[in-house]
Amino acid sequence: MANDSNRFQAIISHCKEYGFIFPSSEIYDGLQAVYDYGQWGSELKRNIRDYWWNSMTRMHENIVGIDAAIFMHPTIWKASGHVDNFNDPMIDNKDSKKRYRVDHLIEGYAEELVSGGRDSEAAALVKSMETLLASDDFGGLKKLIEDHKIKCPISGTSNWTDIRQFNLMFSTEFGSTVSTEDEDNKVYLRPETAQGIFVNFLNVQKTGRMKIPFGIAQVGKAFRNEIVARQFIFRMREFEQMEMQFFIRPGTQQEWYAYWKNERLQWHKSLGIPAEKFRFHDHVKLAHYADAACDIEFEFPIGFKELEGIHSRTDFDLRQHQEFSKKKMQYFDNDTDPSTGKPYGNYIPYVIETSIGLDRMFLAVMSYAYTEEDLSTPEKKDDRVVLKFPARLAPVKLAILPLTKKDGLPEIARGILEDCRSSFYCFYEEKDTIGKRYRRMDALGTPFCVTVDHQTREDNTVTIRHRDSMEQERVSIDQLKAIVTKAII
RNA sequence: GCGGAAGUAGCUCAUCUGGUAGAGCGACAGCUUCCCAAGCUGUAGGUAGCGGGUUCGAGUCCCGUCUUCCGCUCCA
Repeated sequence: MANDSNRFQAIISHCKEYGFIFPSSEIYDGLQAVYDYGQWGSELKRNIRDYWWNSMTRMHENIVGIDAAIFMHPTIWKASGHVDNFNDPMIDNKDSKKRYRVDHLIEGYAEELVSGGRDSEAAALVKSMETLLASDDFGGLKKLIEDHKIKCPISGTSNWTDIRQFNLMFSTEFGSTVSTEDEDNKVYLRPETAQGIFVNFLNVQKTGRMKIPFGIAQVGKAFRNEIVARQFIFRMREFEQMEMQFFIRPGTQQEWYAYWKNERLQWHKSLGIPAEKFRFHDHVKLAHYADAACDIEFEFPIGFKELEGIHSRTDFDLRQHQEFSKKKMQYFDNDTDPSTGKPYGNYIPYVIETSIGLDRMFLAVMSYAYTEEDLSTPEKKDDRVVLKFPARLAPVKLAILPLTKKDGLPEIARGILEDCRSSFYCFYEEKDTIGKRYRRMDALGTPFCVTVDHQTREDNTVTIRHRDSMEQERVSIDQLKAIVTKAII
C-alpha cells in the first residue's frame, strides 16, 4: 500500500467485493451516506453486537438490556435538548466559500470586541443574538451580522448568503392521514438511543428490582442528518449505537467515570487488538449535559477518530424528563450513608454513559484485520489478502473442504459439516483447487479450514489449517469441534 | 456547499487523432487422485452512469445531470 488513503480504498473495495458492505440502493445510483450490510458483513456485525451485548449483560449482574422503539414522544426531544440545541443555523461567505455556524461567527466577533476593550458592546451583541436564535429569526440574525459589518476571517468580506437551518433530526408524520399543517403529528427518528433508556429508567428499576449502581444497555438504530456525510461507514445517516447508561449515586460520578473509561478500554483490548491502536481524547468543551467526557479513539486508516464516547451526564436527562413529564424520576436509596448513619434517601441518579458506534466498531475491526501479504518466493510471485479477524468475530468459523470431490471424500466432509453447523458457522466447499479455496477463506477471514484427504478414510484424521500462519496440523475429526469452540469463546 | 479528478463486463483496465466494444482476473459447468491464487475445455455477463446535441456515423466531440474519489468546510 502506497499510503493510508489507498489502504482505505482497498478496504472499501474488499468490503464490497466479498459481500460485507454494499452502497445502499446502488442500482438507483446509491443513497448518500447509507450502506447495506451483505451476507458476511451482517454476520460480522452481529458477532460484534453479540460480543458487546453479552459482555455488558451476561457478564455484569447489575446491567440489563432493553430494546426501546425508535419512535418516541416528540416532547422527549424537547426535554433532551435535541430540538433546540442542535438546530444550528449556518451561513456561507460567498467569496471565501466558507461556511460558519451563525452563533460561532457572531461569538467570534464579540470576542474581538472584548479584546478591543468594547465589552459592553460585545455583551449587547451576544444578548441580541441569543434573543434572535431563540425565536428562529434568521432575517434578524443576518441583519445583525450586516449591521455589525462582521467579516469572514478568510476573505475579509461581508458578502453573506442567507442563513439556513441545519436539521439534525429526521422527522416523519404519525397517523394514517397526511396533514402537513399539523405539527402535533410530527415524530422524530431518534438521533440517539439513550433517551429510550432514560424514559424507561423507572420501569426497569422497579420491575427488575435494580439497586443503584446499575446499568441499562441497548443496541439500536439512530438517525442523524450530517452536513457532509462521507468516509464510508464512519459517518452514516442511519447507524447503530451500542449504549449503556449506568445509574449512580450523586457524588460518585468521578470514580464511576474512571471505572468505565478503564472497563471499556479493556473490552477493546480483550479482542486482541493492540493497545497502541487506541487512545483517549478528553473533551475540553463539554456538551450541555455533561460534566466530564472523553472519546476512545481508534487509529483508522484515515487517522485517529472517535470510536466510543464515555460521558458523565450528571442528572441532566432524568431531571429534564422529570420536568417535562411531571413524573418523579427519583430513586430511594436504602443504603446507609456512613456520614449520617441514615439511608441516603431519595435522589435523581447521576449517569455515566458509554456509547459506541457499532458501524464504527465494524470499521475498526475491518481496518485492523485487513492485511495484504506478499508470499513471493524466488521462483514465483504470490500474495494474498487476509482478514485477520479475532476468531470470535469472524463471520465463518470453519471451512470444510474435501481435497477432491471423489473417492467418498465429500461424504466424510458433509458428515463433519452436519456435526458442527449447529455449534458455529461452517462453510462447505468442494470446487476448485485446495489452494484457491484456502485463499478465498482468507479473504473472508475464516480462521480455520479443515481438509478431508485420503488419509482421512483410513484413520479418521483431517488437516486443520490456521488462517494467520497458514500452518497445518493433523487432528482427529472428533477433536474438531472442541478446537474451534475453544478459539471462538 | 465550493474547487479538482473520474465514471467501458463482478474486478483491473484497453479501444491510438469519432467508423457499429476487447483482454486479464473472477464467476458458472465439466476435466485434472492437485494440501496453499494464475493446468485444460466450454459457457454466461456490457444499449460505455443517465439525458440531450453535433455528425452519414460517438464510448470517443459539446452541453446538462447523477454518482464516486481527493482537497476545503462541518462534526453534540
